[in-house]
Amino acid sequence: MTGFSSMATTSTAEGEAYRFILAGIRTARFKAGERLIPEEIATEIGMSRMPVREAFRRLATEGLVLIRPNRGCVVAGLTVEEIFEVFEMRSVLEGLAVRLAVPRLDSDAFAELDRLLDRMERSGDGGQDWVARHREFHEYICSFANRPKLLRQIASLHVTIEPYLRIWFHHAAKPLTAREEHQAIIDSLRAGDPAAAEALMSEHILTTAPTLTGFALETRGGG
Amino acid sequence: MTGFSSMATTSTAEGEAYRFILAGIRTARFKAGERLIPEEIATEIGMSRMPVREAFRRLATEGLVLIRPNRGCVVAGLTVEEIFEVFEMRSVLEGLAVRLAVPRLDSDAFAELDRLLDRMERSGDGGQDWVARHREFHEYICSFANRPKLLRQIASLHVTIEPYLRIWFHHAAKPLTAREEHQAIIDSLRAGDPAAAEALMSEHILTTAPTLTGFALETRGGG
DNA sequence: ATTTGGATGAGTGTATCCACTTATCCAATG
DNA sequence: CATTGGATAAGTGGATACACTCATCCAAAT
Repeated sequence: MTGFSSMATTSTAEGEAYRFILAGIRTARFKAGERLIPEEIATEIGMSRMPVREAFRRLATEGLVLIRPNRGCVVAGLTVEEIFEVFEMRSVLEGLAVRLAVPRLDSDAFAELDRLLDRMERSGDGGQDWVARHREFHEYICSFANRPKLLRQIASLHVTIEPYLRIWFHHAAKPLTAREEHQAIIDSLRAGDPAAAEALMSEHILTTAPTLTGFALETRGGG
Repeated sequence: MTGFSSMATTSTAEGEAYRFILAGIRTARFKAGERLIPEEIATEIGMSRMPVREAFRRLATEGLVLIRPNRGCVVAGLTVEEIFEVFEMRSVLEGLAVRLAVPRLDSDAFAELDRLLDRMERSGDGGQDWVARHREFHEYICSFANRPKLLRQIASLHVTIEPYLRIWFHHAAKPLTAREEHQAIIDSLRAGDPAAAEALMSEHILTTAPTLTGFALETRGGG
């Protein structure tokens, strides 16, 4: 069963399990508070419990699931306070990333940013992947900071709140101020002042938080 | 071997392995680039290699070790750029923590801070645990921010650079400007201006970075 | 002497097995 | 009828077993 050298699967079963569960959490197939049973997941993706368990550990370290000894693994729901906390952390980390990115942005980058902004806006009308586009937009900017650990941390924080963004976006309307806020960020990047761009990005993220947490409060999204 | 209900050991073997390896990395018993062999560690702390492997996963997620498929687990040495990056991240995250902490600090807290500063200074003369004291000082301040995820992230970053701080402190002299910088931070906290305290802490951490990375460059500490 | 190819052994990844813990449910009891 | 206690099932943590990969080393060939 294990010896198919021709298989082009991912290098390890653990990695496969990790990505599978991660995707499930991000798309809210696995909802906050839901218990993840190793055996079920293992059989679904055709492996034993062990690599799944190891994937759990990775997810737990990233704060995406909670493992209590002898009580299994549950998807980590965030309280309203925790959602806010994640936004605070993103606020300073993405602020830092933007500050570092500013001197490295070239005209190609700005062209791509305009494109991403458009795509985000268009997806908002028809498709439901505004969240993914929005994420792309932020990540593209941050990628210019050229700081791998910083990027990974930002991405990890984003995954954490992505399910809540999706719920929000699904129930409420698309954030109408988003377009202009993001345009303002692009303008600020073009202006080339790192401190100003950092401040603007920080503020942008922080001001998004109350809207989302307020909505989460209404719909009892917290854990 | 497993059924001793009276044993007050840590709840899981994985947790025990994790703490064991973590301590080893922090104290540089396990040095950067060194390969960690599950079987060896497992027998040393009296368990099988599986919980050790799981501990590896956790450490890898935190960036403390590197796991390459079929090539084992090595302690993650940081390049000079990466050390700098970690300081940058600490700079903004601890800045945030301080900003949030300021309104929550009371006179008891300041008394404790004075004590911690003294202890840090005293340990600098005789013992070699200035690094641990320094860490306590920073963590105590940050703890008042009341942000669990933020604290964990800061702690995780600190562990990453702790071995380098130890090498630095061992080879070079104790940072002489440290005392006054930390006193300035305490003063700033007493003044009660969150923004000012944030800026000062940010700057304190950022200015420490070049000293350490410069030293690391000399002694070829990078991986 | 240097290079190459294969044997050998160490180490890794996963599956399976076992002991133990926790949860569930039902019956007996107050 | 509510409560409690125990049987039973479900699930978790850890150990072991096994197949495979990678590194090392030595011998043969150039």
